[in-house]
Amino acid sequence: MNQTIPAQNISAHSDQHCCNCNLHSLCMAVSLDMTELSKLDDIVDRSKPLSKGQTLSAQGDKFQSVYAIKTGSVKTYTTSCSGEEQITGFYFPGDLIGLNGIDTGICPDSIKILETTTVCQVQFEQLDMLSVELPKLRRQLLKTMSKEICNEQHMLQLLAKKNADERIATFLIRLSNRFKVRGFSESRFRLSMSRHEIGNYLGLTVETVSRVLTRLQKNGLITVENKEIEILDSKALLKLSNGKED
Amino acid sequence: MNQTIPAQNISAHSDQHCCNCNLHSLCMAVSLDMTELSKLDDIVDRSKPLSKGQTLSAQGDKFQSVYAIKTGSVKTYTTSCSGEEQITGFYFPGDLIGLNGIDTGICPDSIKILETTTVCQVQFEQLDMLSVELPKLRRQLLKTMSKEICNEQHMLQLLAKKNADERIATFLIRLSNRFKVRGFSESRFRLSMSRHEIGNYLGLTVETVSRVLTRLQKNGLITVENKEIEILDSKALLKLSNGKED
DNA sequence: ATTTTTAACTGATCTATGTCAGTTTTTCTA
DNA sequence: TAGAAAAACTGACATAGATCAGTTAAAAAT
Repeated sequence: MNQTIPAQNISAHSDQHCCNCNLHSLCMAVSLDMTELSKLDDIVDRSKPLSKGQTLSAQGDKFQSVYAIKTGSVKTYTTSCSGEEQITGFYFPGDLIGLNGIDTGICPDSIKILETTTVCQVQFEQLDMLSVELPKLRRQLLKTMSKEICNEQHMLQLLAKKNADERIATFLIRLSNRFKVRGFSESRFRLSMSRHEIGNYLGLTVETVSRVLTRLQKNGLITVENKEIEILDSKALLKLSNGKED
Repeated sequence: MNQTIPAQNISAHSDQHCCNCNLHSLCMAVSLDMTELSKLDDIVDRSKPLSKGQTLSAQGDKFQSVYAIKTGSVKTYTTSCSGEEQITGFYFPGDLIGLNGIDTGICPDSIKILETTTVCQVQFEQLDMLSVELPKLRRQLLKTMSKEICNEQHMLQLLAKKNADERIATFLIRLSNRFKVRGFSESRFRLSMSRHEIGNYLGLTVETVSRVLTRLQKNGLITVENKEIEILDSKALLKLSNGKED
């Protein structure tokens, strides 16, 4: 198990189409009209649901496709030469991932499924060709990569400057915002990743993650019940996430 | 001083052209033929030299241009709402910067000159239009952004997992490699940034940067003489940068 | 249902690096 | 060229978070 998904798992057809996908406004399809949408639709392959622990693509694989998350969630991570894993991101419905393989033609990270997940797969070459015809799609691809760079710059700041409490607070607020944009509850959500994975992502040990979550709960900022998080005082949490008195 | 450069400083003409620029192979011009190069040349503005401390563009400015470094070096940094500066990168001749403004249309970071520097400025809209005609240019833009994402993912790993010695070792080796590719000495170079800036970038205090540099020198891995660095044992330095026994 | 395995939590210590405080060196300025 | 200001270095001490060692709780497996 935990093997890369064979191509056959990605079926060429499905009754679902971009034009009636409710992730329209989040995905690369933003602002495309019906004609344009159907052109995009032609090059999208939709998969059967993937289950927890499966690897969608692995570090070192030839870069060929990008993926849009339809339902569920995934993590991306790199494995260093000393074998250590570093989680580089968690992704949710509407997110487009895999574009970081363009530079070398080799996937620089692995994508692993965190919970039952469906994705749309697109051959990058086809997407690039279509982007010549569709300026809005071309712009959207650049925007997606630009946003990814900005997100990572925020993570650099978090890792270089913030203490454990601020990191966790920032993590929870970012999740909350991302869920809100997707139409999910911003105040109550389920963590699809383990404490260990949160710690790995945030540069903390599992123990510290546990302690901070407990502390935030004691201080009345959140409620933690296993994987279920409720944000009780988002204002205080935001203030904490921004750090040191100002 | 330290103000954003007024547009007039960027002169529309110069006797230098992309076709006889020795950064050809590093810059976005990679693999363009003569005809293509001259089209790129038409939309490039070349500046008078900028001097240390000047701000090429500031966080919050409207995003309009990207910049290719021709000579010298710059840093990019974000300023958080609490006023803390986080350096997100150092850039050298051949590097293309500023693409991270595409997403929001606002520059997400500031660019500051570290030493006397010349840059080529290109209006992004013009570059995007030209990229439709020139598939190799289009691909190069995507590659540049993809590479930037990968670089930042390496930084995430460094900040989340490495100790002070490993961070400095990694920093020096990356610089060495980047200088080598540019045809400069890989074993002897001058740091254009201060210890403070190195620490800020690597999530360490100035004191720790000093101590580690001294320690590496004592152990015979490098020679430090003020801003001048010599790498004496690149193998040991590389081993150290990769961290924990393996 | 019961056992096994894995994840999460908690307390007691240790340590790498931050903080503070001062000196030396370098760079800037007049 | 001297004097001021900034950068770099170094030592003494403090501390946030890691590590270690266990307990408890939740999934998985039988």
